[in-house]
Amino acid sequence: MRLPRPGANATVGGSVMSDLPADISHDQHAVRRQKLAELRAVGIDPFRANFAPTHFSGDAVKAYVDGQENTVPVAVAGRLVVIRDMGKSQFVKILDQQGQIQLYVKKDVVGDEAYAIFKKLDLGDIVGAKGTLFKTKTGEVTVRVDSYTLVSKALRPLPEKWHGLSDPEQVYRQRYLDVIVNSESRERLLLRSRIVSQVRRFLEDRKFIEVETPVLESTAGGAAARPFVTRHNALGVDFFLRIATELRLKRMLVGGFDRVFEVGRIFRNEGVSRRHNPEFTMLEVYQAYSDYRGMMALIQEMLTSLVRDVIRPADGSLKIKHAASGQDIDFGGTWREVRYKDLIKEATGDAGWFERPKAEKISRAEALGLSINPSWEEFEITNEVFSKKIEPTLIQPTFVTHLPKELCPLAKLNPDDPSVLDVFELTIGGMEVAPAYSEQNDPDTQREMFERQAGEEKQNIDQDFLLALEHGMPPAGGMGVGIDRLCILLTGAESIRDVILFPQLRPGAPAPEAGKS
RNA sequence: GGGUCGAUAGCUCAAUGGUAGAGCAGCGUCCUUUUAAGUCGUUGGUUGAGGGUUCGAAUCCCUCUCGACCCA
Repeated sequence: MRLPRPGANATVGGSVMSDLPADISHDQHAVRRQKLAELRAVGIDPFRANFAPTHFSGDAVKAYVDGQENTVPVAVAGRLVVIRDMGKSQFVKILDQQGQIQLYVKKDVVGDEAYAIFKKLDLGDIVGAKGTLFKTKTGEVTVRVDSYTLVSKALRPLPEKWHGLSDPEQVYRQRYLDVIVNSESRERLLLRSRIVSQVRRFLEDRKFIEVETPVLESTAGGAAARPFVTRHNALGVDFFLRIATELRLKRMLVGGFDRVFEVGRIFRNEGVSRRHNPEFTMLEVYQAYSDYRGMMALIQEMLTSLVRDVIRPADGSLKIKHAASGQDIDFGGTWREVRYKDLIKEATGDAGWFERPKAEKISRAEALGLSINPSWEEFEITNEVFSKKIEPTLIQPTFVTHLPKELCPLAKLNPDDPSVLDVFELTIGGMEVAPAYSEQNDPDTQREMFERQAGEEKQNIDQDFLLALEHGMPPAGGMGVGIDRLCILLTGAESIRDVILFPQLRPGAPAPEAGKS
């Protein structure tokens, strides 16, 4: 600790800091403000102090050399999360980006004054320590502290050390506390960063180029979803927040960016649930001169690499525990490929399903326990069967192919059976993880599809996209991967909120005013 | 939007109509290799907000806020 020079206003020996007034001893915020004032009174400003760590905690532990006690110097910094005070020495633990490391602070090493101030530090304070590595008698690599610096004072107490923070509302609103005290949350959210990083590396290794396209769009296309609307004041127009990146990325295929991808935030003005957040992250990938079969190989390789290199199952397999079903999801081997129609026939037990009139489809769907809106089109009734009765049962990685043409207006029709599409929908763990298409690049067919979908609302058609297609888009495979859902799957999370740092919540009660208790 | 459940000390939780408690944290002691450290003592509450019933409400009723789960 940077002690004041001799002659400054520090008390020498004994208690450097005065005892606290008894009447505030119950109020941890007030106590900490009092301590801050007393630190400043002896010439220490913990918000100005600087400290340069040489190691993160994990790297410091690795730097320990067996048998070399107190010879390897390190400087580490982090938040105090454990304090074990033994009178004239203390074991404490600090938390940084890599985790925790133990520090051993002895009075006769750091000196009486510095030790007296150290004893006044609180859980939650951020400290830097310089010292050397040793192993305790229980075998824990620990920093024997020669000197320390209070880097930042924490004026609020941490949640309870053993149970952590469990109030879900506080976990989401004050995620910074959750990741300090709940190591599972920390690990899960760090894993998400590694997953995204590996996705980028995987694609870049295959010569894909990452691009950034607009969030503000005058036409919200590329998917069927209700958009958020916002206002641009200077231009005097409304914009939509994008609901997909598809149409922008395909323009770049026209422009000769043959392999492009975007990891983009998508906004859909719809409900919030365990599987839905109004803003979420989607990877979209487009590869010229490929098709949906090419995308199949790409996604299988990508997910396999994520399991193998990021998740790294302990037994060396490519299996991940699926929290909801208790099954192991096996990413190894050949993935199942099955036609949409065959799944429908199987689930309904009706080989003639697709030939039946609408009324019979409705009654048979209702017999399966589904509630059907009579105004739905037949393909919508069928798809309700798929999403409610089939999708949740597809736990192992499954490519569902040959979807009905009504389901995606941006895909190519199957040349042998134009009632279905050259697409797949990859389903894992009962969730749709990645749809992929042979992309429609015929501008006239695309226009027809758009017009049929738009109905009366022709103004919603992205005419500029159609113009781009008329300039010629190479045949291409494309796919979208819901990154949040992928993270749910790979990290064994129960809710999308567990893999999003700050999930959307209603505005809550205002936080206590700074300085107030 | 509907249904169910929940909100009590900084945190994790008790208390089912009759004096709001515990553990951790805090505060004050003891302890120079601890591992949820141990030890002795101790402070701390507008029971989410508002209204009602009652001699008496954390507890029962109503409204609201926020959240979780399920459904749409």
